Amino acid sequence: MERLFKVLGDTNRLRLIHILTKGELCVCELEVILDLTQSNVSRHLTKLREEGILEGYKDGLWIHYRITEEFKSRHRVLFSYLVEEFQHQKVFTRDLERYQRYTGNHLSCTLITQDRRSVINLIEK
Amino acid sequence: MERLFKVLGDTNRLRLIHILTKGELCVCELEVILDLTQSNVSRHLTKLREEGILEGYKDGLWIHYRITEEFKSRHRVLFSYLVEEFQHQKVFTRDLERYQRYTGNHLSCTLITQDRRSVINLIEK
DNA sequence: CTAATATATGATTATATTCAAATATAATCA
DNA sequence: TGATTATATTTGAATATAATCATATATTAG
Repeated sequence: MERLFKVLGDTNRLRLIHILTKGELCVCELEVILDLTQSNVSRHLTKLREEGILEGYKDGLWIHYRITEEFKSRHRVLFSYLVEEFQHQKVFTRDLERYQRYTGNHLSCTLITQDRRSVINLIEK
Repeated sequence: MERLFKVLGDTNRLRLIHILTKGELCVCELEVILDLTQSNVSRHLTKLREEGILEGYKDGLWIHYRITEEFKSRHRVLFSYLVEEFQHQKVFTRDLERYQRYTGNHLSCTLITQDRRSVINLIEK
């Protein structure tokens, strides 16, 4: 319990969980949507994976992350608390807007690779 | 949200919250029931108070602590998650047994002051 | 007033956590 | 095979945290 709350006690990790409640994403997408460095995203994902909150599956070079069903069911009540809180806090709603511009503009890992700068510009509108 | 989870991310603070779900207690009672030093208990209580999870009221020399109604209502879903989890984890059920021996033997702050050793013996059965 | 007691706080130490930059690994492609 | 790319890990410096000991504050009793 201490370990779980410790892992949740970091805004960037909460942002990762939040954005992954909207759908699975690969690491490079998380980087640009949340505007975090690669190593930073990677390290937080590792912690969340170790705690069983997230899991990743490989798709060629990319690794797609998602929230585990195990976490959602084992901690159903906590999870519903998180989802509710996410809706009312600035930091998360701002990320959601970026996420929506990302999906709304039909962006993808491939486009990030090809022209990261443009993708970021579109996300930041 | 980060701050709240950070505060919850410590076993001793969770133990304090757990035992206070059973009823309010003063600092010296928390010390003997949880077997923590005075300054340790005091520091954790301060953090929990600062986060609005606990509040204390003075009763002469003693300060009785309890969970705030504000916390229970503002974080109702999280609170119910905590209460449920507390029931299934060794560290908390062990504390609960100590708490029950404390109340079952009609112990009190006054008795702790008068003969701390005996109170501890009774709690440890 | 002084003495005694409950709780809080300061200072210190040990340990943990954070981040960024550099490096490593693993997958793909030419 | 070598080059490129996505992700992971290591490292080191800065910061945060927890526990403890000693001391301070505040309340009560005498």
